Amino acid sequence: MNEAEITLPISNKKIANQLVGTYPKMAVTVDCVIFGFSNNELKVLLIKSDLNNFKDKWSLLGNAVEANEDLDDAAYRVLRERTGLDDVFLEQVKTFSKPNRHPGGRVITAAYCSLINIAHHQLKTFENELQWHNFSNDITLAFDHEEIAKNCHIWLQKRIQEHPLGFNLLPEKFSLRELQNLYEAILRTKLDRRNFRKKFFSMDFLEDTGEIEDDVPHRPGRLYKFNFKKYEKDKRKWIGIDF
Amino acid sequence: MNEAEITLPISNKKIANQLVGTYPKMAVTVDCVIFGFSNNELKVLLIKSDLNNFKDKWSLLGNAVEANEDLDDAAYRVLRERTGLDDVFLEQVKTFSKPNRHPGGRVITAAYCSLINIAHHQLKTFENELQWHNFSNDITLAFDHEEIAKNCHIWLQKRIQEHPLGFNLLPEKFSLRELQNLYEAILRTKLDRRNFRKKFFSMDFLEDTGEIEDDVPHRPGRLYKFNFKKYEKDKRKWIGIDF
DNA sequence: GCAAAAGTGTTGTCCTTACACCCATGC
DNA sequence: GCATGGGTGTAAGGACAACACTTTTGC
Repeated sequence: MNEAEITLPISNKKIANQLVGTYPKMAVTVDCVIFGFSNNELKVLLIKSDLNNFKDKWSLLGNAVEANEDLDDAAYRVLRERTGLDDVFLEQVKTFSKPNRHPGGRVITAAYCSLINIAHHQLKTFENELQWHNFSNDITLAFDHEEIAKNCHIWLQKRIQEHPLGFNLLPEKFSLRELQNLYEAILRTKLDRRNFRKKFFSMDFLEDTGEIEDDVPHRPGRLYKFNFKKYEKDKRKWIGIDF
Repeated sequence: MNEAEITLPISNKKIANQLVGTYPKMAVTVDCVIFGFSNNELKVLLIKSDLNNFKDKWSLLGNAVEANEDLDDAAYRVLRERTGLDDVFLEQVKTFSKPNRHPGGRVITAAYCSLINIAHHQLKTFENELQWHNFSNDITLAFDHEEIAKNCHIWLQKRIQEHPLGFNLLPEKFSLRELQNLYEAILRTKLDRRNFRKKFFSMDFLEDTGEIEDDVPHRPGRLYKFNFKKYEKDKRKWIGIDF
């Protein structure tokens, strides 16, 4: 970066333009790892790859970033184009950049993670090109999308333990059993039912709706909803060095 | 690396190329937030901005990503070019992409965080263009580098509580007081000395060197070093939903 | 009445916190 | 001998883990 040599009596703007002009240019995309939850299984939304290279392989939902669009906007746009939603959770996870990760040339991609409620949001899945798939560790995807998906899953595991994101995956009203199933599916572990209930009740943001499940072949459970207002108070305190 | 590319019929390759050809191209850089620690203060390595727009402002160490280089490699290269080091800690934190964050045109940048030991690594700071600065919250930087630095600091705060990264900032042999000062500087808090010691001794990876400090105007403390082998055993267990 | 899951408490252990005094060294 | 920080222990409270029985509903 030898800008010192360019300190000429030209306008600053021009110098800056010249400098950036020397940088290699590349295509930039976003890829969304859209998680859902149904039938007690963690799902991910995939589309048939648009390249013959990867025919018969599924891929994440992605698209190019426009010239005047930041990455967040691009991710929201992709999500909106595919699902019709724009008020959902979305967060940047990591950028992937292996020089030949894309067969069509140099493309770097920012991975975004999104959590949506499958039941509440009817997608245009009738296109048959867009489908919910079980999220398993040995899923096979196009490009480097397996790596991306794996990163997002690990990110999600951490994240739902520090922040009540999981609620984005559930219907507005849910039973504690559903909530626990969700955690067990994401964390891939079994949790003690009583301790799980205690834990969530002690954090004061589950609100009893007074309703109960009505289509189960056993004693119905109470339905709760997430009270955002109550949640916005303690927020976490840090300090306690964990390792 | 990419066997798919090799085995593809030409036509597919062409289609892929055409597709990527329609994507807007942009410059991509990496910016390194390089933390150091000396005089009991958290430092960050900055360089005089290379653009007149930001004359008198300091900026992070960054550079363009080459056409055939991935982001990690670019970050290591920047670090090596500036500090001569290539075996240091380095991790991608987040990618920043506001369309007009750079006055010279569309440039997106991947922020990397690095921790290096100031004392052990003599930089070419005699250039006087490259200096260690105290890391404070009201630091003023060029471009959107304040935002980037702030993100990296928050990231670092979380990270040193989950992983013993802090040792990268300390000399090979250090006293517990130095270690505590480091944590206090990064977390911006005071910690109880006795509890801090207990905590770190109970995690079994501090190794007593048998040596003591020798230039302090008070009772010298023992010097320890970090035992990587011992550390690589428990690793953290997860599960315990925190919020 | 039986299958299936909901709902509920207690106890022991461990981790975290708060807190005060003596010790070793340099000057 | 005094100033400075090094070094240590304990007790209380809170969080977590383990664990079994009764209740309600559908069939």
